[in-house]
Amino acid sequence: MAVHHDLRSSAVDCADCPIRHRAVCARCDHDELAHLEQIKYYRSFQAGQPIVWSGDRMEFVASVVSGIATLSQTMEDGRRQMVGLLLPSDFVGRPARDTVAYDVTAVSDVVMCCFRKKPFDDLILSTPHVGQRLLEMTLDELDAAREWMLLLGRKTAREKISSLVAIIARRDASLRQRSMGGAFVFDLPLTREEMADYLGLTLETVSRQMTALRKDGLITLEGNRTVTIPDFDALLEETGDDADGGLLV
Amino acid sequence: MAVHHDLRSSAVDCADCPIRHRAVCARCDHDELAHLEQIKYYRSFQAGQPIVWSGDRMEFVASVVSGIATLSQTMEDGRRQMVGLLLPSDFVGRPARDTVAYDVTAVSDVVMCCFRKKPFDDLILSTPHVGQRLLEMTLDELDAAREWMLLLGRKTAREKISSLVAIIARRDASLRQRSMGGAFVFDLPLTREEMADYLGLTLETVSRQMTALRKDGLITLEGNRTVTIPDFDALLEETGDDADGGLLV
DNA sequence: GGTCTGCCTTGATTCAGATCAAACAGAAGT
DNA sequence: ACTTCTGTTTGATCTGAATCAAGGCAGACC
Repeated sequence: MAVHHDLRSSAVDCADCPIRHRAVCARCDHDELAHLEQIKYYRSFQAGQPIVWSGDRMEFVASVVSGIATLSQTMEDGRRQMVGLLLPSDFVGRPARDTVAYDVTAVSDVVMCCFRKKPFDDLILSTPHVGQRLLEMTLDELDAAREWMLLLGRKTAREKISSLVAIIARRDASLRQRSMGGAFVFDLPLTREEMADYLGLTLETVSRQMTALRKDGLITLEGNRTVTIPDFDALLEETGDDADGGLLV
Repeated sequence: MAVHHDLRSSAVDCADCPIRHRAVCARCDHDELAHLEQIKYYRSFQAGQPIVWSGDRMEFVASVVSGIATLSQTMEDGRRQMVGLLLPSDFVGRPARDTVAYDVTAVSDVVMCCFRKKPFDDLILSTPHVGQRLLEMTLDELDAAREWMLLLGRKTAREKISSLVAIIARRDASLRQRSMGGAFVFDLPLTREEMADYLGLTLETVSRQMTALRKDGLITLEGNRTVTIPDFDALLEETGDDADGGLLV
């Protein structure tokens, strides 16, 4: 449908890269970066396209440069659970393993900065900074996954929805570096069904709870995607988290 | 109650350590091991004792040498979710962060091999093998956490219980290096309540589903803890996982 | 204009698992 | 033997979210 813009050739200088300071390369010094620059290449995926399927051989590892992708698992009978949301700077793939355990899907148009498996594995062994940063990022993801386990195992539908909206709002604010003061306005990057897959609910329940939050004045909706949060603390009250509520993602 | 046996002094030579080949030190060469040996110390905890509380400052990182511990999160109103089970060779703590995000509790008597924070952080930076092994272990834990997210979000009570029993059976068999052929006999390390906390269920539901599996001939119970699985494949059918079902933990 | 098509909302009903409530079993203590 | 305690089973009932079933709405396409 849209123009099939091929970014494979549009090389970007790492120094100008929007995720330079957050991605797996964040700690690299000049020489290491030069090495990465040699082996990197870009790929783009259109919204809705699969990036890899669970069980597939994945010949590269990659960082998300722009756009949003999901990690999900599907049972034989079709039940699906999202197990991660990949945002710009997040990393996909595992050193020293060549198959993927999850379906990776582009939710919006996505650009990835890829490294072929073998050179990247060598890099991990030869230069410490990439491995150290990757460890740090993996530990953060593990914390986020465990926070999500609490949500999936113990929270009510209303708490789940409130938590998700709060997390997306918070992240959106941090990406746009705005001060956390007044009303938050942002777009949900996910459909109701994708939200349901993330939260372990059905899309009907998601819809009902969104309506309930709206009726209770905790959020305002313009269209289906645009959300306003008039009072962030009031929303946080609904998440079931204790005051500080250190959700990461 | 029991003898308060203090293991702090009972130094063990790393070469004789039961977790030498699986723990964070698995890849260390002779010199690195000698360094670790200098800074390590043992601590033991009695069954039921807290090891650290969420939010506490943790002045050490550690490997589980023997026994079983749990990681769990608790909401203000008391709802609890286990987010991890720590077995011998598993690692607790995060380099470069001095508070813990979870409650860590000894389920059985536990012996841990501890390293003070600061020296360990230095070690990560100076010797690559520890960091590399830790990355590998953390990626495995992340996979396990995501597998658990599918269980928590989408599986039925019966599937949850079957999955847990199968995982414990499998792990028990692998620790004892027995061939996976005939009937499995093993002890559950967890109470019904702990199982419930792990599975996102109530203890009543756990009890009912255990009874149901017993009545259906999928397991046999002797006392509350000892389980026999006459037909492992039949049990796997109940987990909802596809044939290969690569659960880790 | 009309009609798909994809996404979302809303209503009616059902059901799996939670909750409330007893009773039971084994181990430890007296 | 008897109490106490902790962990477990079992039963009765309730309820939150799933399921089943229409409709609604906005953009794309004819």
